[in-house]
Amino acid sequence: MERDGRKVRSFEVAELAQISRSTVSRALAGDPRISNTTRERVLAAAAELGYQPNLIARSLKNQSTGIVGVVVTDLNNPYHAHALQLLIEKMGAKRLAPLVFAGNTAEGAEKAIERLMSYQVDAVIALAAPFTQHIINACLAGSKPLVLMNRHDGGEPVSAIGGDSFAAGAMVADHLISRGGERFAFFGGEDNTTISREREQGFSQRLREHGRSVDITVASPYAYDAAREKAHEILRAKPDAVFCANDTLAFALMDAARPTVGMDGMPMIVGYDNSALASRPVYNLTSVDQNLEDMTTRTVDIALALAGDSVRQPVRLTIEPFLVERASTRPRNS
Amino acid sequence: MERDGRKVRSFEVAELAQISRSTVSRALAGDPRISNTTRERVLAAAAELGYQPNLIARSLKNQSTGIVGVVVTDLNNPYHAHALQLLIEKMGAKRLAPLVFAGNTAEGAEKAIERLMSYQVDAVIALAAPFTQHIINACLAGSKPLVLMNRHDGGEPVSAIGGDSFAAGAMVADHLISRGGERFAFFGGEDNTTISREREQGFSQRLREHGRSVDITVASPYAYDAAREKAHEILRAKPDAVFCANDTLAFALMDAARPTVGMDGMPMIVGYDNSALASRPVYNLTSVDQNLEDMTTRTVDIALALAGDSVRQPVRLTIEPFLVERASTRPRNS
DNA sequence: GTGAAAGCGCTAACAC
DNA sequence: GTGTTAGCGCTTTCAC
Repeated sequence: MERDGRKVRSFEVAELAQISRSTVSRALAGDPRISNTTRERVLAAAAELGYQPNLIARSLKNQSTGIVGVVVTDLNNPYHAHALQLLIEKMGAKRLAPLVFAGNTAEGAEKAIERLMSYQVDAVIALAAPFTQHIINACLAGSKPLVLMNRHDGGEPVSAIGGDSFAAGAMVADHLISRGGERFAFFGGEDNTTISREREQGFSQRLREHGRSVDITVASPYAYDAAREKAHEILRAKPDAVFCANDTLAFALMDAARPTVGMDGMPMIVGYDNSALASRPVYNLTSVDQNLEDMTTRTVDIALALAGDSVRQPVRLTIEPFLVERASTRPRNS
Repeated sequence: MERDGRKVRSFEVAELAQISRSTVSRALAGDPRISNTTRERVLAAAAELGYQPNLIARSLKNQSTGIVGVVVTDLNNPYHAHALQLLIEKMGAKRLAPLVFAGNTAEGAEKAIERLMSYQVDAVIALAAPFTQHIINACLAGSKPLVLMNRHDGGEPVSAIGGDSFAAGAMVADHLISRGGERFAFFGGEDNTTISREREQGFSQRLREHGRSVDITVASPYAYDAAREKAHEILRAKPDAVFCANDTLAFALMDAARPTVGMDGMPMIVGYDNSALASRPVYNLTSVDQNLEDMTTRTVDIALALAGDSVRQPVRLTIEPFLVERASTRPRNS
């Protein structure tokens, strides 16, 4: 609201309530020393004028903005988009404001993180960014709390929350074995990102425990089109059970397989992320669900705790994933 | 960067450069009155200390934050996610910081817009939000520039930029007629959102000009699952050419059609948004491309102009969409 | 229980 | 060309 084309200031509320600015501030902050009668008066005056405190000014005084920087790679990946959506929702509930940067160039990220720092964000949440190291360095240098979501680091003292990729890999191995898989493949991310590698390790280790092994491993970029090309390398080896490091890879594989091997020659396929597309009838993909709902809630909680002084030490937390079974791993002849 | 666990202030740069704080400020801002020698000294000192101006303090003084509020409905819709990604990129290039709210409840939006105001955003960009009216009222009340992207309003004095839905509808009609369509359907959005209605009007009007008409019209929620249910109403009427108000509706229709009418009985289908999924082989959907690249660039430009004082009047702009033809409208018997 | 005054870090009008 | 000073809107000690 405003008054004469200008925002209402606490001063005006004070005038209307016949009281000083300090009292207005205290009354609105719920200071217990303020008498009930004056508090009522202040509240009434504030409501009448439509007063909303200027958070920028408050931030300057308080040395705390309530703004949290969120760095995300690629919103065209539905999984990231969904994660961001949840993060934003959870932050809103905690009265935090998300200043977001989305991009996939290192220079862009560097500029962005610098900007975040200039805006005095209370914390930074980085969501699976490929330039994690830049972010870590910047936050360490500015001594801003950083929470890495689903991203591993090189052991720096920053908070990290993520899914148990290793356990998930094992879970997938069990599932595929139980469904009669015999010739196993892993379709992973390029550059052997830590996360992709852990998923593979959990998978192959559990297979070995059962006397099986990963017969084919192919690494691919995470982009759909490139992945569809790479998928043919998998198909040529004719596996009957494929674990893909994420859903996009799985979709690319299915799309590549349909015209070449047909639905009957289609191997069992498991994805990762349980993205919205996985449940559509065209794919019906069995997929690992990382429990983003829980993960984002915890991430925001940790960021908030770190931003306040309640926690000083980095926090590490692992969320247990679960498997959502669909038709893509239904046993062949049944 | 910091010094003794505290952020470097302009004062410290001034000390190191043996100069006053104002000069530091001016040198860094590129004030032409500053001599080259002192400028060099200031720049060197700033670099040595890793000085980054505190944008919160600057904002308080300047009455301008460089923050733009972005309100978006649902990031799980890939089209919205993509639009947001582009907006964020364009904003970064203009040194604007996006404070984003994503949600689809009216209360959430109301709280969020209030928060945006408290943070003294320079402008607000609203992207196809269903609670547009709240946002319009809030921005008008706070006299913040508002840019509506792809969203029509009731004639309030706010800026709006959008695609020419009417022309797109006509374009689709031409295309379907040229491909031999004879029995036309429109699969639209629920509640007759303005945008959906315009698309339909352009479509039906052009059909009429050619002596045809829209034989079936079905309105559906935009959510995939609900749309797949609704799709059967369309299919029962056995159209041979369907124009869908967005890609999600089109995908739902195709998925509903595959098991029931099969690929041979599938009508020609046109979507709207040309989302990433449209080009996947499973869908291969002919779709209207709104030219988001252009649209987001212009949106940010307008927001920036409005945030400065260069433009005072609301701006209205229409972006021309174009049709991307794919297999979903390939003529039946050829 | 309430008011006066100082100060967060920055910029700009005003001096010289 | 550079320094001094005031002030953005808020919170919070310190005084009473």
